[in-house]
Amino acid sequence: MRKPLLAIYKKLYRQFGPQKWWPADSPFEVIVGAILTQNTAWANVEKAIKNLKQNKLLSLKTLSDTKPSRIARLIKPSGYYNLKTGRIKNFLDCLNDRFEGDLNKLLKQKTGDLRKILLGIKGVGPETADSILLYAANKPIFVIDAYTKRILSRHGIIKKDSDYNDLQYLFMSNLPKDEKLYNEYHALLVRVGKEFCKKKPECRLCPLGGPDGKPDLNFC
DNA sequence: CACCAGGCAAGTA
DNA sequence: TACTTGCATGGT
Repeated sequence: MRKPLLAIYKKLYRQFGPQKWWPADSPFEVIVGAILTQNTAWANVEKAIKNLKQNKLLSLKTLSDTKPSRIARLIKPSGYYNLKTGRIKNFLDCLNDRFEGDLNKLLKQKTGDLRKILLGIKGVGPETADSILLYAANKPIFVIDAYTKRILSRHGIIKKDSDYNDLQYLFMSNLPKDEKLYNEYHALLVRVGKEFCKKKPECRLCPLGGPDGKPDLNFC
């Protein structure tokens, strides 16, 4: 199984090149973006991020001192704005109360410890926690999302009822433990998912798809 | 008009 | 454990 996953990666990288993830200016922005993008199109998240930036609120100190109602108004374009305001506040509370408001102190925790801390924040689930681990803390953790599951399922690589942990274990036990590889691979899967695997189950245009629907690694 | 997007938590049986 | 529902805007 090591070879197929690496072969798929190489194929995608050859076709699409580096994706430059995560699109953010700072680890703090990665974390806020990770919460805002929950079940939400990235284009809408960008509007919310821009609003926060224009109001100088994309920092721990300024955002901590901002009333929830104002945050909610500014992040409105990203949807679920009341919910997400609370989730961002939950993260800020954790950082301020347990890590003296020092983001580096939080991000330098051991990978396993950090994952548990993040999952303990209400509103931070496995994908959000792992996105923060990989793209803000640069830890070698593979991020699983709906596209990853859909693509692998349609190509017959996994069973439909595989859960988050099954998928993460599949990638991490069959690929070298390389933060740069995990970073690029997840970004490429999202790219392919957005571009080819939206509706049609056949996925005929997907660059991974051979005539039988399974990955055609000799294609291209 | 309907459907979907880089999820998560709470409620029900 | 295994479903179901609420959360909400903006693009196609």
